[in-house]
Amino acid sequence: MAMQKSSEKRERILQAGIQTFAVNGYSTTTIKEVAKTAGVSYGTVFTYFENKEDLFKASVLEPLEEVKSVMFSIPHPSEHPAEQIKETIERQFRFFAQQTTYARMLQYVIGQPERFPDLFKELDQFSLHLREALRPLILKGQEKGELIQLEPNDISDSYLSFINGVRLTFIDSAEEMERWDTFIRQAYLLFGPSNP
Amino acid sequence: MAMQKSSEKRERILQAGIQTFAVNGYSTTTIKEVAKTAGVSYGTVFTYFENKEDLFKASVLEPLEEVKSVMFSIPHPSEHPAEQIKETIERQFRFFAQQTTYARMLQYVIGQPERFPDLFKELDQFSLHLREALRPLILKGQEKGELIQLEPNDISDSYLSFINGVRLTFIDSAEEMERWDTFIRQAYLLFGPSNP
Amino acid sequence: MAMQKSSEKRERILQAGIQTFAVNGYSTTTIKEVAKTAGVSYGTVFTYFENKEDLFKASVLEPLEEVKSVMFSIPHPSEHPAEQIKETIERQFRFFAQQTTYARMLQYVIGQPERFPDLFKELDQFSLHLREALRPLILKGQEKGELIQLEPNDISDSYLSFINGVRLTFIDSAEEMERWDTFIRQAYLLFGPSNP
Amino acid sequence: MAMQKSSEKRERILQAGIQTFAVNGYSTTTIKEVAKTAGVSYGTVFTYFENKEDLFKASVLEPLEEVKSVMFSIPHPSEHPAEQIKETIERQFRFFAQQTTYARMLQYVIGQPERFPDLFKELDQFSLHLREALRPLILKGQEKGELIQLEPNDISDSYLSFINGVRLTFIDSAEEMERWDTFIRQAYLLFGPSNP
DNA sequence: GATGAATGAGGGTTCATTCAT
DNA sequence: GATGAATGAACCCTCATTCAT
Repeated sequence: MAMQKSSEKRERILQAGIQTFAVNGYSTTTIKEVAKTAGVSYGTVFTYFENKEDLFKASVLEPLEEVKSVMFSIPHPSEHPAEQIKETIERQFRFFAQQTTYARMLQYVIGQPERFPDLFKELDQFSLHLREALRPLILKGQEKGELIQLEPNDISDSYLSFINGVRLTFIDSAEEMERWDTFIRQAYLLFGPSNP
Repeated sequence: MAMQKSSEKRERILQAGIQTFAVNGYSTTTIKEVAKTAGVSYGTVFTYFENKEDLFKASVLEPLEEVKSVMFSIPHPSEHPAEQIKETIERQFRFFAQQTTYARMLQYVIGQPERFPDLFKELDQFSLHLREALRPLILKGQEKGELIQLEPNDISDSYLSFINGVRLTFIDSAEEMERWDTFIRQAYLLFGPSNP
Repeated sequence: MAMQKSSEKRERILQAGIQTFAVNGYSTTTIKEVAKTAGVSYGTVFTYFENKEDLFKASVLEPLEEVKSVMFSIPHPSEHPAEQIKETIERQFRFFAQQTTYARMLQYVIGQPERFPDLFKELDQFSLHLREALRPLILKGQEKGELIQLEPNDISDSYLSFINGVRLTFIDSAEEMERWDTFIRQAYLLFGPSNP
Repeated sequence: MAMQKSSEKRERILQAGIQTFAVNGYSTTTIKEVAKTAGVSYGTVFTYFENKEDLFKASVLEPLEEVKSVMFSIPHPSEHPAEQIKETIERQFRFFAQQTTYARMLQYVIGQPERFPDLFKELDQFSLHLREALRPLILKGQEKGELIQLEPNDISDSYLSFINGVRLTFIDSAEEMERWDTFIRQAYLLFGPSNP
């Protein structure tokens, strides 16, 4: 009675779930609405997801893999680490610029840790992993004198906060790419570049 | 909107509302729970607030005035604008470090503009006002060569995003003041100081 | 804590009660509304009436005395009983034509005997008393050959039904006096006059 | 308005609604009670009717069709119109004698036009249709000299009022058929027969 | 006597979940 | 597997009644 991982219907329901949860939050979203958006019948939702919470968790966790792959695939330091950092920031911001809906889901969960403790824990790991992923590049940059001498973990945490904050505060700006260019430049500042 | 009764009971209910809405969100929060937290009976909540939504709006808007006063009271530029900026950042971050609960309410609303359109509009003004408030200081800093030459509006928006992002991403860190010191230093970087 | 029979305030509340109960029925009427209509404060209603039901009963019963006096004050038979009947009908219909609101209350109660058993019993007496009051006149009319030979009780009951029915069915016609003239003529037919 | 599901359950709920509304009125009737009477669970009522008001409207309007068919199916005038009228009266009164409950619903609505304006309008048409239906017969009767020369509309309205009034005033007499015979004879008088 | 805030029982309505078809 | 009717717990809200001021 659950978790048929592969199925075209399951996927449609999941996408409908992400869409609806992101816009309306958990409680306001009804199974009926999700079913309608997914183009399946009411009961079918329960064929693929045990219950509402299960669907919500899947809506949060399954797309997370892609986010992780974008955020954690950071190049090995070369001779121009500052340049690499700039490129990484660009790539990641451009990705987030497109993830309007899903990003909202993440923020919705992060903002309510008591309500979604399991999901929160999962997401809370994120900053730690990002620290690991970014550290070599930052250290190399500092070594080379291209970056200011600050604790790499702090820079990483600040950078993640900044991404979240931009996504939250200027949520509708999905289209205006110039704005994103601006934010990219500002994000770079957080790394304390000698040559901003 | 709401009855403008000043009453100790009304205040207790409002505080209970902020507390509960911030932790559980709108739908999950029950009037029963708010009443219990406030130490009043169920029906008394409706003596002071027309309905649940009214209480929610009040919970969002009424404390907003204090936030505004902290965020918009920015000193006139002196001969050391960079120093003034640093002090302003410190003051504002320290304020937000204490506003755990209420800050979450704000993020909750900002993250769901379709669901709370009126409140969202109100909050959306914030970034514009902050731009006005910060611009003179930034311009003076740039004039003096203490800050990098970037569009003041972009700096202001980035700074606001960063505050929100920190509050969202590292939500439980209310106590650890060292962390906040770190974030304050990072925030300063967003202004592109020559002397970071 | 109850039944101060005389008081100008009590009277105002009672009139407001009749008015509101008649238009909206029992449940929909709120004490708040009655108080407002009466121009007194909320709690004052309970100074003069023990509870809502008490006010309702008073609203039904107290004006009943006037109705009784109009309906039961029927002249002693003279030599022209048919003429007397006609005059009586006229007088009574003209009275009811004005009693829009109160008549509706009576019908409201009569129509729900299980819900208002005490009041219903009181009103149910009405037909019996009217029988007594009308009988001498009808008998005399039949004796004189002016009326058809039918059981006086049946005529009386039919007449009362007709009044009620007209008041119920053509409820808004309070003003159009011509309509009432028509109904008066028709009512007279129920007595089976030789000379209609 | 309502879902047009044909279903045995829907019918049971509707009958329970008519029954309960007729006895207790709108506000006093609870969905819980209706559900119990209908032998279904609470929530099932809302499967077939959107809300309480919807159920009430259906309870008033759906049985109305049968009433209409009885009240408006009046024979074409033959050579003995007075006889036809008498038969029509008999048929209609016998029908209403059985409709204890439903007739009370109609009176409940008619008596509160402000509260149920839509339903009231619908029912208010009734007298006009009855006028149309009765006129040919009455005119023929007057032509033949079998009936008194009175405006047919007035006779029709009086007749309808009388039915309503009898139903209202002597509401419990469903069984005693003799009483109804009496009222039938009296109703006939309203048509002003030469041969009563 | 007059007032209106405080109380909480009770009602309509929603909706996740179950399950017979 | 797919469907959607059936169920009832839980919520918001109303309002008669009480009672301190």
